[in-house]
Amino acid sequence: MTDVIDELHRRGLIAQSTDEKALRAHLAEGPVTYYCGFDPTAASLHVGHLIQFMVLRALQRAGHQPIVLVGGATGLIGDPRPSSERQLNDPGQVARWVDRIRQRVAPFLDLPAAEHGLAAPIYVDNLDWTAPLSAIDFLRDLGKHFRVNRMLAKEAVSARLNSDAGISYTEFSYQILQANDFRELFLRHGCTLQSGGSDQWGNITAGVDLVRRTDGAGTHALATPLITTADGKKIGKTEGATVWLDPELTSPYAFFQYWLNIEDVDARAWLPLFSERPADEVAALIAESVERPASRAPQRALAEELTRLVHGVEQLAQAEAAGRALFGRAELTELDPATLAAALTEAGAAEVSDPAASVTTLLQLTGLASSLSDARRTVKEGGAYVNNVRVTDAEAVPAPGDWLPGGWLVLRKGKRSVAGVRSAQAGPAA
RNA sequence: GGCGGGUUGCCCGAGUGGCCAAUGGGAGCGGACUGUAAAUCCGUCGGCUUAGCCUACGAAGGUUCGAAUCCUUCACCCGCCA
Repeated sequence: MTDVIDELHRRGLIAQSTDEKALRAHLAEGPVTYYCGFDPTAASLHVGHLIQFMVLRALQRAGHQPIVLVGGATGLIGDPRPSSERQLNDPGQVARWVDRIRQRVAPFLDLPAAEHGLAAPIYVDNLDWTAPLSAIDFLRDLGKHFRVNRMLAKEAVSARLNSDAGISYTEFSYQILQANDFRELFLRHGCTLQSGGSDQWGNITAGVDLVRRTDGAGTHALATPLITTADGKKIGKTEGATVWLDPELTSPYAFFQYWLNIEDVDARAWLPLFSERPADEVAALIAESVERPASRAPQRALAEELTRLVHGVEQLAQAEAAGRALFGRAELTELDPATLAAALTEAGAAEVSDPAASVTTLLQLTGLASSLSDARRTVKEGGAYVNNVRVTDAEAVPAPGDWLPGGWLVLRKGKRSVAGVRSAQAGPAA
């Protein structure tokens, strides 16, 4: 069995760590309890958070005990972003996000626990120990251990001090809360390792320092690199839209398509990070991509593996079938109605009751076009298709014969954006 | 507190009374080429009941036949001086 630190290195998942020799020795001694925290700053985590789960899973596979923290308290404060002060979120909202995120996060570690007898994750919310903390406790018990000059030196803070935005006392204090999380988990669960993004490194080491000062114990930390595309954009952003892990915010189909469409350089760079295949398989897929880029082997591997991981095998099968149905060369009329219906539902569908609705209206209704003007423009530019046949008249109304079995119409804008239209007259969807 | 400069469409940024829904660049979108790529080229890029109309150039008023452009007040930002 290979060393988990070796695996993490091989996959490029470690950007920095505390004393690595000591960490290796610690991990070799026996099961280690480790944690990673996620702040509820939105209703869902996104693709950028996936890398943390890759680390959590690797450690769990190596026999260690994971703790997943969802930051009900830290989410109310907000860690300092480099650019500007955060807007505080409503406490009720944050609480709802905590629940929603926790539910979505569960399968990453619970499934391996159930299927392979690995340690089941412990879920915690830092609100449990942070909310009862009084201002006096905070200042006497925690504040005394923090030197302001060291706090100021943290990159997240100094960046803000040098910016026009400045920094509020609220965000300045964030590192104390996160440091205290590590200490609480150390005391409650014997947690001795924290992992997170390298942008959290200052907060993570603050925790290591705090545990050493208060309890004299040595703990460890790992940080993942910041993942960007070759042209410097953050992972998981497509034309401003975020790729979420929650199926209600990003459908499994859209999620699958995101990975399938990433650029070759990024796919090759990201495959080791996100794939849990053996090293030689990963290398083979990358080699294939170099020889035959059109195979898009790494893209396919990522799309399959990650859709299965995040949404499950059934959703993966549907997303794949949808892609094949909508982008394949098969005649739509030859498609099995159930497959067609599933594909279009995945891609996004709208129901229409007006049989005389024009193509323009339908484009807008399905969201393929942002407005009627946009829809007309699309038709004028030759980018609108009904059942893969280009439409040239913006006011054209689909003929009765265009409706496919099950009352479906396949609407497409450009090459990649497909949506279904379902006639209300066809009755309830199968 | 005083003086000066600024606030334009998703972003950057021209525009100092009609030819401005507003030059140019970027992003986005569509087409060609392709691998449901990239690069490149072409087109497009506020909305609507689309040969017309409506809403828009920080906000509110005003001058004018007509204002993003002139005047007044307000808000915010940036310099310089106290």
